[in-house]
Amino acid sequence: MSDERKLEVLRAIVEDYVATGEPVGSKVLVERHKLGVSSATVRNDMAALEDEGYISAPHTSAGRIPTDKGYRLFVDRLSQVKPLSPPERRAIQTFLDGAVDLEDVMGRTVRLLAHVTRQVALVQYPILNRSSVRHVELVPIGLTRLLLVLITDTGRVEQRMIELAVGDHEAILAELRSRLNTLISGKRLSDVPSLVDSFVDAFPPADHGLVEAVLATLLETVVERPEERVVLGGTANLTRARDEFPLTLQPVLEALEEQVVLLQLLGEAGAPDSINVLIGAENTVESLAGASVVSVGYGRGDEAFAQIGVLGPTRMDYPATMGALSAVARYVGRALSE
Amino acid sequence: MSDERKLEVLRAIVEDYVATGEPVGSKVLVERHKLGVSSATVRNDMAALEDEGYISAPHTSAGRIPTDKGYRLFVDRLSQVKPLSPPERRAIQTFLDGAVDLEDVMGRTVRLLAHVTRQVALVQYPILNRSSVRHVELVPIGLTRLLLVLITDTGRVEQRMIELAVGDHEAILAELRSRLNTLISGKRLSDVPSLVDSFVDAFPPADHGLVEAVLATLLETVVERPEERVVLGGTANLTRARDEFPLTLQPVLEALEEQVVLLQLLGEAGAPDSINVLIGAENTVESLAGASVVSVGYGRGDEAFAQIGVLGPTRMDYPATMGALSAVARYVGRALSE
DNA sequence: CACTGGCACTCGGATTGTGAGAGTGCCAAG
DNA sequence: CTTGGCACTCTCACAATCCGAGTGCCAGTG
Repeated sequence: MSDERKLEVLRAIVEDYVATGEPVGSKVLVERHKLGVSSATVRNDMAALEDEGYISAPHTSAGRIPTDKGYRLFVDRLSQVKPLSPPERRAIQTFLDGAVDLEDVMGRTVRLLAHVTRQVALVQYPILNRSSVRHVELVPIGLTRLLLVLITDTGRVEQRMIELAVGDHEAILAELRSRLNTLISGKRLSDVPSLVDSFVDAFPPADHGLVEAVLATLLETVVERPEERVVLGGTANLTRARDEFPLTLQPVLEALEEQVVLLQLLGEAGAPDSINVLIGAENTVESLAGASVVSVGYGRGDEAFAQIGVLGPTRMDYPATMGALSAVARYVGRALSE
Repeated sequence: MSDERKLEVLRAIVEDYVATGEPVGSKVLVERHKLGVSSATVRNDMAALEDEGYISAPHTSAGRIPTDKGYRLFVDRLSQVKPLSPPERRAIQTFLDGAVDLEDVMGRTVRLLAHVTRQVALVQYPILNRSSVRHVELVPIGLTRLLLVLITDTGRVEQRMIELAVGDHEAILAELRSRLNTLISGKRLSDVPSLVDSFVDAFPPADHGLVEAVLATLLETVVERPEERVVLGGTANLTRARDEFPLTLQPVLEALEEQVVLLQLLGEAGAPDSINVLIGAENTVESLAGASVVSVGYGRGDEAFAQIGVLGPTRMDYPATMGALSAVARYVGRALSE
């Protein structure tokens, strides 16, 4: 029995099953795909594929459906990313070009992704400690508080309130602001900790308290408790696939409300354009064992800002999803690189 | 036939139906509530209530369920808000006290609300033009751009990018920043337009371009295109009530992804503590005709910052929801008033 | 040796029929 | 006005049945 044909059969099964949602049997298989052999032959191949764990039958007299392992093989070796059509690309382009600030870009991206992939879209804000400082601002709020505003080159604006001991800090503030900016603006946030190492020494001892409070908050913002955000959209698309998530829509929705889970699903940001696929139980969130996640990094050049991704039923059109996702990622990266 | 007893019957029906989810018949009604009359009598009352449109029967041999009109009467005249227990209040208190900034307060509130009411929670950020200016900051970004950062007394931080003609604006910037703050800080945002009316005259003509660009963006931020945000959470709670939204979960989820719809649902912010209830088709979003929205304002004193609310099936425990909602609103208002 | 046609077998899903139970409306009597 | 009684209706649950899709296996063929 030819191994090559067996793979061809697997591909056909995946494609048919994804398209129709019905378990696919040997007969329709030879009808719809020109395999050049009879259904009995295909049956033998299918039996072999089942033994090897690539497909399984829901019950005796139904067709076969791919297993997670089957999808994995399909994604890795049997499919190629399906690029978007030029009109689709243009639509994405113009839609993203209309954005006015980072929040707008992220919001538009999530809606866009949900729309073109018809799945749940996940969009992560540019990761803080991969960005560079564009500016740090210190705004006095009343007498005892200071608002630290940090602006990054990717357009993120982070704020933290700093509580101070009473006292008139106006005088030193301008100095502090200017020195701090000279020191760290243009630098990567991940380098900030070492840069500010002996920063406090440049100030008279009387001001050390203030300076240290500011530095502490700054470091907390960028290093200790960097706030990574993921926005999601298109949850309504989950209902379309209610057969896939039998009665388990609830846990899925619950899981998606946890930022931690979303970050976990998107995984570590890799290089832009390297697409990551987690199929079924491969993702580590157990209530999401019936779901697949496709993710990809976006950024400038080969430097990744963060990840965007899509979550859907295991039975998903992987080639199309991957194509759409990487196209969107490219445009988002571009939109943020100006 | 006593009108009073009829109302008592309606109340009993609403309470039973909300508790069990099953249409309620005359027999269980007299068993579970001590109405002091026989089931036949209740049947007569029920027939009358049905004629008047307060209840209806899904089919001949089932019990009755309240109509929208029935719930309306129940909410208006037959129920009283059920206050939370002291331990619940304490839990809310301490949970909200842990918040560090506005975003955190909003995020915590939405999770809290979703949790205590077991419904979908809606939380609106403090409305911009009801807040006052705490500080305006102008941050130069490169040579041709300026970031306008507006901080309000409710903790909102809005940013807008301003594109400038080339030129060195450093000199005038400090002056502009200081004058602008003197002029508008502490003032209500809604008063800003009239305040800045002749502001530009104080500057030499050479700088009018810059000043006017800044003012234009400021006005756009506060007046023309104020960005009102609503966050929502607890959508997983919708699945619990899948009988209520028969197959219509999809349109509900879709509607909830539209900011405009959310704002519409919450309605105009009224005085804090005046609870608003929209039952079934009373809300103007047609795909949400099977849902009820309970909302209430939060704020400081009798000044409302914005609304928070809850969306759930028409068959909802209104007294409990209203109690929880107004308690949360009180604590949120307090948390933001410091 | 790989492929094919044929055939018996299995099993799930749809359909239909039946009965039980719940609830009603109405009526006549208290 | 209230009540007990009764006939009626309708849904739901369950069982029995049937149909068809799909399989596995086997013997035959190039």
